[in-house]
Amino acid sequence: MPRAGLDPAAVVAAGAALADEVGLANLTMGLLAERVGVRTPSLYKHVGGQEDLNRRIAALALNEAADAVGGAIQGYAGRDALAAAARAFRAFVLEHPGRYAATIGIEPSGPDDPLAVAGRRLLGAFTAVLRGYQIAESDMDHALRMLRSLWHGFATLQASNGFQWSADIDESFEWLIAFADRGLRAG
Amino acid sequence: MPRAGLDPAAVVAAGAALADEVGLANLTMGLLAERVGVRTPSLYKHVGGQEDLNRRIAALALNEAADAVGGAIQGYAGRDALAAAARAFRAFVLEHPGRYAATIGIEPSGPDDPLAVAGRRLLGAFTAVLRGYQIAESDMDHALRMLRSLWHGFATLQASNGFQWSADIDESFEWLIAFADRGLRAG
DNA sequence: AGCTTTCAGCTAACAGAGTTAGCCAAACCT
DNA sequence: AGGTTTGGCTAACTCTGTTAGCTGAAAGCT
Repeated sequence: MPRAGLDPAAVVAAGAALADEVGLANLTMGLLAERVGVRTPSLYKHVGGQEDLNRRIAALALNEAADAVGGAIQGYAGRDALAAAARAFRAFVLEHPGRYAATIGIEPSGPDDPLAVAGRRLLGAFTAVLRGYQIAESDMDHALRMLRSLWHGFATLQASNGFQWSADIDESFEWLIAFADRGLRAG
Repeated sequence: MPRAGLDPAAVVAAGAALADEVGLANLTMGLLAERVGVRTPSLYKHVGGQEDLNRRIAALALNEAADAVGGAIQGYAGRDALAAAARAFRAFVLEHPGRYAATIGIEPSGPDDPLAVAGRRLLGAFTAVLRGYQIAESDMDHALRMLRSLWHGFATLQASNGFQWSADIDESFEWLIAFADRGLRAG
């Protein structure tokens, strides 16, 4: 039995990719094992179990999202940065719905949890966007939560087909960006 | 063996209550059976299975949310209606996190699916809020999606402890209401 | 009331996913 | 080469969901 040359990172990456393909709910240990060319119990040499796998996929997703958003806003400020960040975030969620779903409803165990660290990285990218607006220091946290709620809500609703009727979704999203920009400017 | 006097509605109601208590992820058929005083297989006389149960809980939650929001805005208009709707919605999600979670990531099978009907009822309540603002007909859908995204995002993030640091969450929520009000007014 | 029919709840049994235990051989390290 | 580590395997167990088939209590009919 030749070795497959796996390590935790490879298993998590494969799990994230598989979740994107089949949906997080259908990501099973057996399916993942088959994908990486190994029998199910062998996965336990690399991850602690299904819950651990989920948390690692979530941390990976948040880090990737932070990279995507952080990269997208380079060289932009104000409304351009806001639009770039929003589009990059939504694109990431739509391209990687499975791994992003892994981040929903999950709580970091403490401030040093890789999940919490990755979350702060993503938050940092949005904070950078807000620096381009004249926002009182006391309003920063509120504005940050507003942005998170707005983009997270939109992306998850769209990812689950929550918008039923037919008005163009891209158009709604651009409208949302304009709305947030106006609001942040008029604060 | 005396009969328990169950029917689908009773099972679904108990399932929703249990989901609120233990979390949707921990809602198991066995636990629900125990709660209603019956052996597990007996549940299948009332609901089709776990997925069917989930959908029914989701429909119940959406109807209840629609009632809560619709009731809260009675007699109010404009910003008062917006604030009342937002607070009622958030309160509902925080009081019933389990059943609300059942609505996430679920797709109605068609326009007559009770889930779709309930979803439209909730949407109708938010539409009523928007009537208090001067919004162009072409912007209505966008504004509606904005409100849904904002409240859904905020409520779900808070329900999963997604807001890590310490700024007061109620305060952020009131800030969000003011933000949305300004934005809708300046549209 | 008695008879019939229906059906809610039961036990038994199975399928599938997650997980643990324990073995063995491949890779690594002197 | 010898010894150690460790990744992969098989076997086996648990727990959850589900189906099949039985049975007696409730509801309806005459």
